[in-house]
Amino acid sequence: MPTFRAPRGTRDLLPAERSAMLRLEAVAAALASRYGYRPIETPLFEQTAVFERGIGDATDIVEKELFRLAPRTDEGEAWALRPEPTAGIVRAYVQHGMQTLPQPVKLALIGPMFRYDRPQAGRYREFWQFDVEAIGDPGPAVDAEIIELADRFYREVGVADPEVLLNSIGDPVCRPAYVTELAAFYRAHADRLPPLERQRLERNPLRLLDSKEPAMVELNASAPVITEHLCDACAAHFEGLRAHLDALGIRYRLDSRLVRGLDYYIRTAFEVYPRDAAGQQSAIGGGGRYDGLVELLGGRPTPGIGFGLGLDRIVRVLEAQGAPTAPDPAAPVAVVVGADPAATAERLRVATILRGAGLAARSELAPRKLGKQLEAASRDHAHFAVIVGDELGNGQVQLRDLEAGTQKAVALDDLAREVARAHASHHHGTAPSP
RNA sequence: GUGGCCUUAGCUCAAUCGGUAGAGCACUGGAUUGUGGCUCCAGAGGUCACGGGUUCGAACCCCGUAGGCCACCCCA
Repeated sequence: MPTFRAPRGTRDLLPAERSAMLRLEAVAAALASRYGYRPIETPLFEQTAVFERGIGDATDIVEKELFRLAPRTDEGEAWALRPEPTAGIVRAYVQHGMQTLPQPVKLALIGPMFRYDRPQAGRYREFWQFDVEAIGDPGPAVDAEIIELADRFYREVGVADPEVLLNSIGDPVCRPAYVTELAAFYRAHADRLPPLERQRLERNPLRLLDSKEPAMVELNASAPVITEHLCDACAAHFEGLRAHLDALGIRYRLDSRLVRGLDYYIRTAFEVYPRDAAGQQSAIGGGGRYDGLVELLGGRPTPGIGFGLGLDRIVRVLEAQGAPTAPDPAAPVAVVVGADPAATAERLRVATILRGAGLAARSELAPRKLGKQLEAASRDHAHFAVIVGDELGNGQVQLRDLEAGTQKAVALDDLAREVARAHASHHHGTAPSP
């Protein structure tokens, strides 16, 4: 066993996985930009109160999953690593007076989140999200645009058949009456509730709705449905959203049992699952509307909506679906080799010429025999080997095509141009500009 | 936070009844000194997760801890 290992619930992103993540991040950044969402980053930690007040201190995320930092005696504040990005972004919106910008303010964040969970496959204490927020627009059209953006991201990245689950969970006008009715329903069937659910009934009856306990699934089939208890404003919003989604051709499935674990959600709530979702922690994205949050964090009453997509889980899904995740970024176009151990400086110089021309080139520096060097170059999937030897005195090197098995002498002055040309003709679209 | 299963080389796994550890892959080198992915040979690589206990003797049996996986909780 190694002396040190990555902390529980974290992991090293080795080149293959890191490359896959970078590819997702690049798609995310490009997509956000195309939709008018501007990049933002906030601190990885905030005052604990930002999360307690924003997310809600009775939620699981704050109550048991918050990654609290040990306080220091010289500064009296309590800090915690961010468990989700929205609270921090809204804090920044308020702090920087973004209500004076044209509304809505559309922001995108890509980065790690932290939750002090018990780790499991697809669930980590450090995980990455692509997050998008539109702050300052109350209408259902933004909701539709956000969901369409999420849906497009999955498709561009190669997730087969993402399934969008959609619900409206009401607002402070209509939800309290519904919750009361729901609690009454469960109390009438208290004898059928598992002990754990009986406790949750007192704290947050809504949460019983998405329980996976078999007894609850059966009971929930006859529970009151929230979308039948919406006030006029919420019902109109929900109808508007669905009409927009239909117009955009976005497919979704209504799920009246979908509730979200954060207090600030209002009206629109959605989650995304891959086809053939197996485990319970298989959601690859989710979001919703949070019209009260800006005010909670000290701003003026301002509507908002956003989503967070789990990049690690999407990588997992792509691998499970057998989709290509990312090309090997380390494969060199050319490897400079040579048998003379004393000529490493010459080989370095040749590699530098190639790199200067925009080509991915590597130079063999270890003094090993030519056969081993070529073997390594082959197994690295290099396209060419540049053999530096005695001909260098005449300004020439041997250019060997490792894929074709052909070889010819090339003047050093023509090398970069020749390699770029030959590489481009064999690998369309991947050729660097000379 | 609750419950269950698991942990032997970098990776995937063996090791009979308790008798102090092996293979494949990967890695490094060699096969008459400048030509590759195959093949052959060799080498290196282990506190059997960690700590304690039982025993003449523990990878193996018992207890604890850590870590991984699965389910619940909940979410990404």
